[in-house]
Amino acid sequence: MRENKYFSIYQEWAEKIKAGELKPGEILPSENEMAEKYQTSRETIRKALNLLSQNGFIQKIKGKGSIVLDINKMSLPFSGIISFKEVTASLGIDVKTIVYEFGLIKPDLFLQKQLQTSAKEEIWKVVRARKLNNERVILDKDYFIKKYVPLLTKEICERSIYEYLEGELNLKISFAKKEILVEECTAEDRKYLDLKDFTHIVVVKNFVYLEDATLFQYTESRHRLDKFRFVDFARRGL
Amino acid sequence: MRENKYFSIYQEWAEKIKAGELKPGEILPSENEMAEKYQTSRETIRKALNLLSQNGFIQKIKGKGSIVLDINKMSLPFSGIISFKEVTASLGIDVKTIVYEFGLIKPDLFLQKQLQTSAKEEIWKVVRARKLNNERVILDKDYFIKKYVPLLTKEICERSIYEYLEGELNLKISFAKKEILVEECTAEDRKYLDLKDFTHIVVVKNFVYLEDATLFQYTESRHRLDKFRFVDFARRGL
DNA sequence: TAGTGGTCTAGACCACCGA
DNA sequence: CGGTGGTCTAGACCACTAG
Repeated sequence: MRENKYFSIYQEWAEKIKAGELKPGEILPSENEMAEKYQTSRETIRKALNLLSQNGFIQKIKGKGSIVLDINKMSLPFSGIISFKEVTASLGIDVKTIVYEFGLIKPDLFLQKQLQTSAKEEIWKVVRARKLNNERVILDKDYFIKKYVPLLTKEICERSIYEYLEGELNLKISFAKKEILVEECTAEDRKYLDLKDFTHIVVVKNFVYLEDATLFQYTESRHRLDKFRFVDFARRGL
Repeated sequence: MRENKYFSIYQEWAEKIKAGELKPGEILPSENEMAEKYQTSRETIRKALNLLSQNGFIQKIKGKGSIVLDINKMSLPFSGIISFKEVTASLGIDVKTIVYEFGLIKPDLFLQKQLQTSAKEEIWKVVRARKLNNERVILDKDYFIKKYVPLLTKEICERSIYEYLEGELNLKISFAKKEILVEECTAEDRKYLDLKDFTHIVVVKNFVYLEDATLFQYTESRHRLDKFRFVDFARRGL
């Protein structure tokens, strides 16, 4: 995929740690050794190791070395911007997706604010429920600005929209802002989800930006209380 | 504080952006210009700019430059490991802390698992409620391993434990794993919080590690549903 | 003291963007 | 085309850890 030297070194060691070839507590070869081994400079090795550190694979300790962390305890840094399909696939869960709404709309005032766009802009609206173990527990409401996503079909929505955007449309997602809070259930929630007698619902609002810092998607992911879980790995300072 | 060249350059520009001296959409001086201005190498400038990028202040675009993002829309990357006091102080909210429990305990099985420690280990237990606008809406249950925190007093708990740990004890917090989920309210929640008729509560579990990757604290922060909000800024890929 | 990671330098070549 | 950021190099000095 990306063929940077430092990135492939990062991947190689990330794989080794994930596969358990290196146990938690073990120390990696020193930066000088690795620079020698890969026939590269130490700064390049350091970029790879910094990635491992940022993603919770290792801890670098001055004067000692880089020690492997317990990624099971870290529970994978799945905090980032990953799509629903990526999460469930990596956990091996069987999921069904039901598309309830699909089409082009003009944004109302709320959407104009969220997407920072005008009333004339055309927007794709997609409403989907996610079924785990035969229960509809997550409601995803996606809004894409048509300017950046010219074509979308119901079939794509039933699979993974992100695979399509990044794979076929070659859109480059750059960063996202997430906001998590709890709201009272709406009539729509009750209509499209198997809510039992829960009165509230966890809402994850997601603003997704492209490489040139333009906002192109707003998503509301509404999770039944008992099925919500969010994990975050963070380094202090920087 | 830290007197790295790249870190102080990072701080300088972060301040400028926070203060609004640079408006969203403006572009920063090029890396070469800055290297010239600060009489340093371009790699050092790049380290500073990468920090700005990772923390949501700017977006770097190949061939164009570094453009300022709207940090209000980003809502500050307060996703990291910050203490309650830091958050509220930065938002200018008035908060009172009530200490309900304070003392040394031996860990039960649950705590032994969470803190990865033996039954003989001594643990500081602190239970505090946070009062916003005269309502107790957050219950913080902190557990510190005494080995790393020899002394703790009720007075410190009423202020900020983290100020004490980092300032006076000079403990270096390195990283943390956060887990967010929703549970049913317990009798303890009802006893120490003004819960109204909420049946569930947002639980933030926090595992905090020191520089040498040893776990030294486990915290459960229990938020009343209507008062919970979590913001996260994440870059895709890396 | 020898080895480690942390910072920094002064170059280099490349892919990308705008005029 | 010139300027931008992205990658990479081969050094250097430092602070820290361990034996």
